[in-house]
Amino acid sequence: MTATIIDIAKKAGVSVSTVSRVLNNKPDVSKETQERIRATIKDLDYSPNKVARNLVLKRSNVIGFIASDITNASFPELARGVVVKAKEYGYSVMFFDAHKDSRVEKEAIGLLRSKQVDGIILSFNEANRDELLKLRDENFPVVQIYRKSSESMISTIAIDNVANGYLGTKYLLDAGHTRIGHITTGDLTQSGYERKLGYLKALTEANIDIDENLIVEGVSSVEAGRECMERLLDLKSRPTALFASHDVLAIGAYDAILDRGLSIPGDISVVGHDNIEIAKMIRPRLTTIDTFKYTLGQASVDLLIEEMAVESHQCKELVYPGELVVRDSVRIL
Amino acid sequence: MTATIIDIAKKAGVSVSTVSRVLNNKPDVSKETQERIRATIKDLDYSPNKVARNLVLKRSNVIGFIASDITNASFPELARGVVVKAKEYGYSVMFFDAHKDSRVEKEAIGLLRSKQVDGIILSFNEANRDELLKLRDENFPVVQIYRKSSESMISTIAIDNVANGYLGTKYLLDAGHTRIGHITTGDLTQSGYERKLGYLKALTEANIDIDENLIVEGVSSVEAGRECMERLLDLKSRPTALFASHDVLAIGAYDAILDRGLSIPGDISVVGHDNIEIAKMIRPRLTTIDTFKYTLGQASVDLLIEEMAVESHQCKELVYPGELVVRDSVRIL
DNA sequence: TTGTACGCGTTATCAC
DNA sequence: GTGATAACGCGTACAA
Repeated sequence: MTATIIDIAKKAGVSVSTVSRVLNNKPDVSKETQERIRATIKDLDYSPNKVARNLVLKRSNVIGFIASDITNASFPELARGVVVKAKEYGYSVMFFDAHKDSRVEKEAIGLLRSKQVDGIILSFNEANRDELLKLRDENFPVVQIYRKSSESMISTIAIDNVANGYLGTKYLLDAGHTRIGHITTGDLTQSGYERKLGYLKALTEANIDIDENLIVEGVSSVEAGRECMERLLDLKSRPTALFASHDVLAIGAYDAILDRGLSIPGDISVVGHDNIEIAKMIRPRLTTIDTFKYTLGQASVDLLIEEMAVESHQCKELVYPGELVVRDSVRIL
Repeated sequence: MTATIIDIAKKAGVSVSTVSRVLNNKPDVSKETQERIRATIKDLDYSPNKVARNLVLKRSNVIGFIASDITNASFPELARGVVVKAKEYGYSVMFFDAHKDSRVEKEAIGLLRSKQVDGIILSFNEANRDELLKLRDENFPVVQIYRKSSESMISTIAIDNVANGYLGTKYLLDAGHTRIGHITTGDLTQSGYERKLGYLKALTEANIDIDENLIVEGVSSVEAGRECMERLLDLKSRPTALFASHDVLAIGAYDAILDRGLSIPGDISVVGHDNIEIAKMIRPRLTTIDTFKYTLGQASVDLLIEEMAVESHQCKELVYPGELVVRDSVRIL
């Protein structure tokens, strides 16, 4: 049986309200009683029951974080950004992993709400649209990361995928490449679609005809990247460069290229996207686009806190540009 | 204003107790009233306030998970194992990242307890010994992963580091190598120390004299792995093989080896430990020791649940053997 | 400056 | 089968 505020009050010979006052640093309590109370708190190793406090305050100082896939390579950095910033504001973070299952995600939202979290951060995938609308209607603070708020229903932290796609492709173009392949998650994901748009834009701008054969689609995995690259390598006129819409795909492409005895960047140059941890560890080090995941994680909390402060939904949309990280996987022609 | 149990009771024309009964699937409530209540619950989109429930039940169905470093490469798989298994038991997981700071870890423990979590899982590092003792004294359910419970104070899920160190080294020995270097986190970490023990044991068993120059210490990072390997490479008589006590170290070693124009496994064979995701992506694919992180995560929850069921601490210690994953980084002589 | 009493939403005990 | 009502531990008007 851990001590309660009543125990403290009795032991210190005061009322519970007085104890509560010092607990919450309220004024109007004499120095002496204050010290006496503080002492007995230490003495009994008392710590307020947050559950009871939450019940009366109707807030928990907890924010929920639902990752659609906790094994996503971007998760750790993002999560750390969230945790660090949340802590600054005095919030704890409750994580859920939806396993890419939107039904699970819906459950998580319900659970989080019933636990009276003060806000929710959703990340990665396309969410249940109706759930989001419900949240929005109830003015419940939510922000989503890496998701496109189709009709700006809720506040979003996003990255500028089109610009990034353009950036990566343009770099290859500037390096002298004209036959540039693209491995993409395509229409499966919003981000893949947008990055492809950037890729197309760069080529068009450079007056290079789009060759549909150079664009191959797959899910976001090493295996898929490998298969896609193999198809590219099988082309009669194969590309001299590749822009992969995700580092994981680029890594798969590495496999395919190196397995054929080809060299990177000697024969094929590669640019990825995301700058996941592995990017700087593989050989040759992967030139890719950094998306500042740690910063994004922090920003999402800032935005959520803001969202919690205002009365009604704001539907802000912050989009962050990426930055090219030049390493060793591109050959300058 | 979300609906409460009272609203349901009023609307359905019954008492709160009856509503509570159907909410908790208790017997003794007529089919009709049951259905009527269920209907109004649906109608008002009511969901019980878990905070209030926790307050009276003195349990939260939440387990706390404190990672000493959320960016640890083993974290995602471990975390997923924990989340998945916890969910099976009807528990949610609250994550904390201690940033390798034991002071932060202590805070997290306090916070988790004040939030009335039903148990705590600690992972990776050496914990605050006194905090653990306190938890133990209060019979609060805790299990630690990857930590050595020095005096078996609390239940532990561990891996057999000595056996793993032996396993990795023995494999190299069997492949015909006799001059085997070892990069280790050394005495900095319990696990590093133990794996080194396994390394020494294998060599001794094979009647090979221990050459202290072949054992280099560093922190667990790619950079450190690189530096350590460079020292090994600078030796007048350099090793033909390396056992790294962590894949991250092995990856750093790769850098050093390849930068000198040496080949893996042509000139130097490498065996790592942990089988982190990157291990199968780098070239050559790293032969390493798998530690079944996902399984360990699940096992830790099983153990915690068990711990919560019994009255007093059990201090069970489950140790899991690792398994060699043969890939392409070792040359058979 | 300090104490009393009520409410937060739920479960559980006891009546009826 | 159903309904009052007392907890659970805390914050906060309001009173003293």
